Amino acid sequence: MAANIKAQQQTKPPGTVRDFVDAAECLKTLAHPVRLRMVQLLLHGKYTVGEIAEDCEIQDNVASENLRLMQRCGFLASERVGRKVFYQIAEPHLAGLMNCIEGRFLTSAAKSR
Amino acid sequence: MAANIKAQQQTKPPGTVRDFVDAAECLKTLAHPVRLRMVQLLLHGKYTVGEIAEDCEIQDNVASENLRLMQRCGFLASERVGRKVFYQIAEPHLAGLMNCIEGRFLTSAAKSR
DNA sequence: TTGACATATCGCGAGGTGTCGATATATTTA
DNA sequence: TAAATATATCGACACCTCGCGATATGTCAA
Repeated sequence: MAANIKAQQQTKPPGTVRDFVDAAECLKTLAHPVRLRMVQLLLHGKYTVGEIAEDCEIQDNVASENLRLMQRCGFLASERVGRKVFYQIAEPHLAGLMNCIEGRFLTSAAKSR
Repeated sequence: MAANIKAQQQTKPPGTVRDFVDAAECLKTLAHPVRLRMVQLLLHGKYTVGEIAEDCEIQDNVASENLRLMQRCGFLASERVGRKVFYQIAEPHLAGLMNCIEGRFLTSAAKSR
């Protein structure tokens, strides 16, 4: 069974590249400094576009676009109250994902601030 | 204390957009169907460029480039053996991250395959 | 109704990403 | 040494992303 030496050493996980197309698309949406901060912020409560824009130090329309991107892939949901629009987390898995990301990338300096 | 109504409702997490610049860069590297599959594969053992290219159904040079990208941000390490080059996981956090990603995005169909 | 405020949308241009084909480098074998 | 194999690198091109300014839409208050 010389052909099976490899198979004995390691088992290839099931799945193909195609199975990761959706995941890649959503991760691409997440892979942006401003949007990561937005998610971190929204994991702690609802915020309006204006509040989020101020926190991220960007213009309101830029915040609006980035929030819409994340709404499109199901990460966020919005709710209009008067002339303000509140955004909040809509994807439960985001908490776990952000936890992994913060654990790996946020320096201790940023955490203790 | 009318100005503190908001503060009582929710606490803003520490950190700023700048703290996520590195995380975003690395996530961008991960946010690609081929590269996600590569990571999943390598979490189960070492593989050569040729083996990885075949699994992902891409050309060798394309595999080589994508692997190099992930090596640059510390995800992978390579080791030459003869004329072959084996790649393997170099970032311990990748296992946890992929776990989150698979849990959210891989359908039950892909998992049971 | 008019004006002010909050958010959303659009077109544009600069810069970045991914893939391909060709070529280069490294290693082994004949 | 020459040829074959495995991987890496490069230039070119198509495509995409991002933020900006301008403008549109929706909502409230006077």
